[in-house]
This record gives sequence, C-alpha cells and structure tokens, in this order.
Amino acid sequence: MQSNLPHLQSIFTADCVIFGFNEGELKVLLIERNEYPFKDWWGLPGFFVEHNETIDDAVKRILLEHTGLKGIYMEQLYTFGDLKRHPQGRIITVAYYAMLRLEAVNANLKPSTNYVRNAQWHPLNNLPDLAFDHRNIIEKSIEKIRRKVSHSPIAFELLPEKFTLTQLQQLYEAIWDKKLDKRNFRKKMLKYNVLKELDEKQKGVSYRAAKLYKFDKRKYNKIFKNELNFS
Amino acid sequence: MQSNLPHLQSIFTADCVIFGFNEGELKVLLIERNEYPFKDWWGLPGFFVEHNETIDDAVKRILLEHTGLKGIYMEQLYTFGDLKRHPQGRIITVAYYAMLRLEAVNANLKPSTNYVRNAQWHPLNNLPDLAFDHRNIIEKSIEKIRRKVSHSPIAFELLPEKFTLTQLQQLYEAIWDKKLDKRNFRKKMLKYNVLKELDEKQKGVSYRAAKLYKFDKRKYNKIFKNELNFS
DNA sequence: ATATAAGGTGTATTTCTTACACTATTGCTA
DNA sequence: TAGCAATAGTGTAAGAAATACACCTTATAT
Repeated sequence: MQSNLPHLQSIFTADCVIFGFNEGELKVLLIERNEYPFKDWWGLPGFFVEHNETIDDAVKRILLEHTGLKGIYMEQLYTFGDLKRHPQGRIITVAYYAMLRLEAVNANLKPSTNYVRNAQWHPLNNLPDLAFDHRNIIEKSIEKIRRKVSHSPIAFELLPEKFTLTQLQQLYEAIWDKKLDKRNFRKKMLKYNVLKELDEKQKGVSYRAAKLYKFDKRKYNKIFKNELNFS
Repeated sequence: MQSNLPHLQSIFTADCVIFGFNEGELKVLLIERNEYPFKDWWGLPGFFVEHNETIDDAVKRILLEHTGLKGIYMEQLYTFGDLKRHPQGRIITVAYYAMLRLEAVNANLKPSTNYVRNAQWHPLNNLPDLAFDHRNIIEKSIEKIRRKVSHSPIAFELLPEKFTLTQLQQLYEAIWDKKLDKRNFRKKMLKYNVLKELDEKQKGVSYRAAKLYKFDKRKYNKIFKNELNFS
C-alpha cells in the first residue's frame, strides 16, 4: 500500500470557546496570555495539539491546563486557516465550543501552565481586544449556538441544575437577543416534556419564589434524536 | 508583540465530498488514486494544502486538478484528526462538501494531475472500499446534508436548472431515505414561495409531461436568512 | 397594611400538518 | 383508433401547533 514515503506530522492548534450564562448575560471564558505571541492579551484557551493525541483529547487537555475546567464536553465548530491569522506562519486552528453551567465553576478558575496568567468570564457584548482571530471565532460560535438552540433545547447546559422558568426564558432571550412572550414560552417548553417540576422553590428572593425545574435528560434523548422538521 | 519565535507552517490536507443526484439516486464523486499511499484505491478528491493558500482556495484547486470541476461552492464540514487515519503520520484533513447538478458535468470529468487516474460518480449506497477514513467522512457528510436540507431548501442545487416537482420530491426521498406524500409535499414546497413555475413542460417522456419549475434564488435569500424556527 | 416585584395562568384565532383517492394527459401499441 | 400504461395534478377535513393578549397571586420589605 505504501512505498518509502516521508513521515509527516500536522502542526496545528486547537481553541476552546466556552459559553456560560449569568445575571441575564451570555459570557465567554477568556485567558490572559503570558507568552508570545500576543503576550498580555486576552484570548481563547488554545494551544498546539500534540502528535500523539486526538483533537478531541487535545482540547480537553488545553482547557484543563488553561482554566482548570475538567470534564467539559466540547463539540467541533470550524477550522480557521487564514494566511495571516497567526504571526508565526500559517498555522491553522480547530475551534471547539461548549456551553456550561457557569455558577458551578465560577470561583475556581486556576490555570496550571505558565503560558496563561489568568482565566476569567467576559460578557459577550463587552469583550476586550483579542489575540489572533479569536473575535471572529467567537462570532462564528454564537451563530452556531443560535442555530443549535433553535433545533433542540440544548440550552439547559447553561443553567444551574435547578432553575426557574424565568431563568430559562432569560437565557433564550439572551441567545436570541429578543423578548419572548411568557405564557407562550412556558406552554411550549412544558409541551416538549423534558422538564421535571420539583417540589422546591427558589430561595433568597424578596418576592414570590418561583418553582424550580430540572432538565430530564432521559426524555430529551428519546425525543430529540431526530431533530428534523422540514418535510 | 512577538519575540524571536520559530517560523511554523501547518501541514494538512483537504478533502472534497461532492454530492450529485441522478436517476433517483444520490451519488458521490470519487477518484482512483495513482500514487501511494492507497495507490489504485478509490477515495475522495483531496491533497495537501499549500502554505500560501487559504483552505477555501485549496479545496477549489484540488477539486479542479483531481476532477476538472470548476466554480463549485463548497462548505467546510469537519476536521478529521484520528491518529491512525493517514499511514504517513498523524495528518489531519479538513473536509468540505458541496451538492451539485450532476447532469451538467457528467461527461467531462478529467483529472489534470498524475496523482489521479480517473474520476467517477458512485451511488452512495454502493461504494467501493475507500482510502484513509474516507468512508467515515462521507457518512458524516450525508448526516450534515440531511440536517441542512431540513432547515433550508438547499437541495435545489442537486437538480438541473429546470425540474419537475416529482424530481424534487424524489430528491428529498433519496436524502431522507423515505417516501413522502405527493400532495402534501407539493403544497408545502409551493408555500415556501421559492419556486418559479415556467411556461414549459418536460420533453421526451412517454406519458403526460410535467410542468417545469425553477428555483428563485432572490426569494430564497429573503426568506431563509434566518432559518430558525424555535420560539 | 401597603407597596413592590415577580410568579403564574387561559382562551380564541390563525396557521400548519397530516391523511387520504380520484381524474387528466400523453405516448405507445395492438 | 381504441385502449392501455404511466405519470401529472388536484382538495378537504381533522387535528396540532403557534400566536396574541391581561390580570390575579404570592412573598418580602418597610
């Protein structure tokens, strides 16, 4: 099958776009770079992929080293390869994204590599200047989650385990950047039959406490295997 | 911004998954390889990306050199990076896909590189053994076009410029691998308002000739900019 | 006790989806 | 040239889903 061909290895990076939701805002996880190029700039967690690790493994390792986050399931988004995107030469990057319950991990963001000084959530609509083409990558990610969320209720991953319907609605309003009707939203959500109503209520609010709900993953998997609705 | 960092270049390949539709079947364009590795095997058009070309440009060049096809708009599908996918080492590949009017290009498939001996359409449900992980790439592509076609009527690209509603229905049936109701299908399609009815009929058939339609791209762009339908 | 702030609920209208079967037209051939 | 073969083309009724819309309830703070 092969003659004496040279041995080759792909050199490339992988970047992580991690979305969280808090205080009615979508946020993205950025790191402060401690190494050239773009030393002292903010950017996405991202680094070179090793020769002996899959891309899926690499993004997990990189996210852990850069932010301390572990066990996050990321999906591949797109591969960026503009000629000028990286100052060291044409280096392509494979971007992955994930959405997660922000409040669960808010406190303990701890980089474990010298390449990174600091990891922090930033509101999506108030980002600092970013290294490389990272702003572009984030913009493509937000388009992707908009499309994704419109075909399946994956948005639950951005909420705490127990949440109120109002929180859920605010999340959709943040992703869509538009207001939704409260009654219709609730009707629709409850009809999907993937919410489990709990016997608990919100605490610590100075007004009528709302019922708490959980996302029922078993039912979700049954219903949304086929997420299709055109003809 | 940078100190004295080494100059680097990504080494990687790009592959093309080109779908066509003919005689009621979905087909994919394969090439017969004339070089190691996988000499004499069938595989996707694909090759190394040059250091000074974008990935988007590279797939166009590669498709042209391998098959003679020109001016095809391809979209990025996914980047494959399994450790064992390429016998020369861990070389990742960025896969692109396109759908196109098969009958317009059927005759003149002419490779212009010695790496390729031959280019040919193969029915999707009767593929030969394929080089590398190309079967896997094709499977991921077909899932993608199923999802895509269910959110926007992009399937028109697989039909000749003028087509009958029955041809359109057969195309959807091939993509979905299931039968659809004729009356409901027509009602739905016409309601989208992206078909232009022509003053022409099918020719050369030995039964009642069907009306021909065209895809109205202007209307399409207006309607499907936001292809979203959840809340 | 009252104000404040959000929680929680129903109905009528319109639109979309689905299931379902017969007549019309054309070319071919006996 | 009659009739057969093959596909084109059409409508309706029932159920499901989407939308628009406003008021009372409950908990807390003062």
